[in-house]
Amino acid sequence: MEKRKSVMSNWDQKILASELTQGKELAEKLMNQFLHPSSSQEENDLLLSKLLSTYEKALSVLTRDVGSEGESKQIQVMDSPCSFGNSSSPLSEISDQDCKSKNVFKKRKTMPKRTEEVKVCSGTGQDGSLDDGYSWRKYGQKDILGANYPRGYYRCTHKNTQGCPATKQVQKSDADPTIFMVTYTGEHTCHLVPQIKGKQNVSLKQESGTPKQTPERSFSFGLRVKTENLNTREDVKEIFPPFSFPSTPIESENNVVGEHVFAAMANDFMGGSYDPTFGSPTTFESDYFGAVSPCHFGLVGNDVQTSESDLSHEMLSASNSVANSPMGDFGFSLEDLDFYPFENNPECMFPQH
DNA sequence: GAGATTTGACCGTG
DNA sequence: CACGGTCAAATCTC
Repeated sequence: MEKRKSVMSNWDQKILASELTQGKELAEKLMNQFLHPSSSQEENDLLLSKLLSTYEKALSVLTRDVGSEGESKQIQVMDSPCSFGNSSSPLSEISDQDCKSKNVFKKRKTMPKRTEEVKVCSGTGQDGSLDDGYSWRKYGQKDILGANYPRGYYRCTHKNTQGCPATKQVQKSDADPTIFMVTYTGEHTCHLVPQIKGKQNVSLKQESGTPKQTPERSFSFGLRVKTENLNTREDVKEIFPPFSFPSTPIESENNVVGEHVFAAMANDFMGGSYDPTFGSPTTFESDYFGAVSPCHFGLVGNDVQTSESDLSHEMLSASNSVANSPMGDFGFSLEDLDFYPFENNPECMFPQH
């Protein structure tokens, strides 16, 4: 574990250096354009967009590193009996109520959150298909101070029927409008996910070059998880039912490392970003959130996780969908699925800016 | 008509 | 008091 953590940190450093270098080059190009204008405004905008993107990546790597220690500590604090880990259980109404009575005003503080940066590209005919297998209902929208775009508030459709506490906030990134910050709060306790099309995002591995590959499916690759107020491994145990789950990273840490290493390699090699995190719930149902198509992901941050905690929770995020989806009950084998969507759709990895 | 979305109001937190 | 998050009535869509 320590070894892996160390490896990941090296990758982060590499990524950081790479992004900063890239940013510097872009800035120089931009400066050149101002001094000796030879390109169109559109190209300048493109440069600017790329520049912002690289800084955003670098910052995300930095902030993750800086916060990793403190975050771990915070996790322990958060992991009180009132934390999500318990309340997520359908059988934990009592403790949940206790939580509410003891912690009524701390709900916002104690609710576990995880943020995903979702990169999408438009104009591919896949618009509006960003479904994640969960049913979300929008309950609010707010203009956020300092943000160019409003934030949408969603809760699980089954909140009323099953008391599912899962909510999410979706906000378009200021720096890159094709990136959506999706913050999940709470986890799904609902036992049914009736949306068939949602199952594609449940998979930890994805189809490659098969007719089964759907636009929605490809979207799941677009999820990047930056876990906040992480759950613990106990949560993982709790969330993961004991059904057979043969080839997921959960059972093979080598796979996980492999995926992360691959992600970093992909980042380095392609100068873009790849993230092995799949299957986290994300849905864009309304207004501009639904006007984008699933395609790409993780451009903002080369989110190679740096700690065991991060890893486990990244996987938790990816696997929650499985655990909470009927697919688990169906005994659906994830072995049937491949991923590496860019094999099919390389442009999704490199969206035009 | 049921369910989803919109949007202004309300409330808690810092 | 400002801001973010949620509520709930009004409205929309199927």
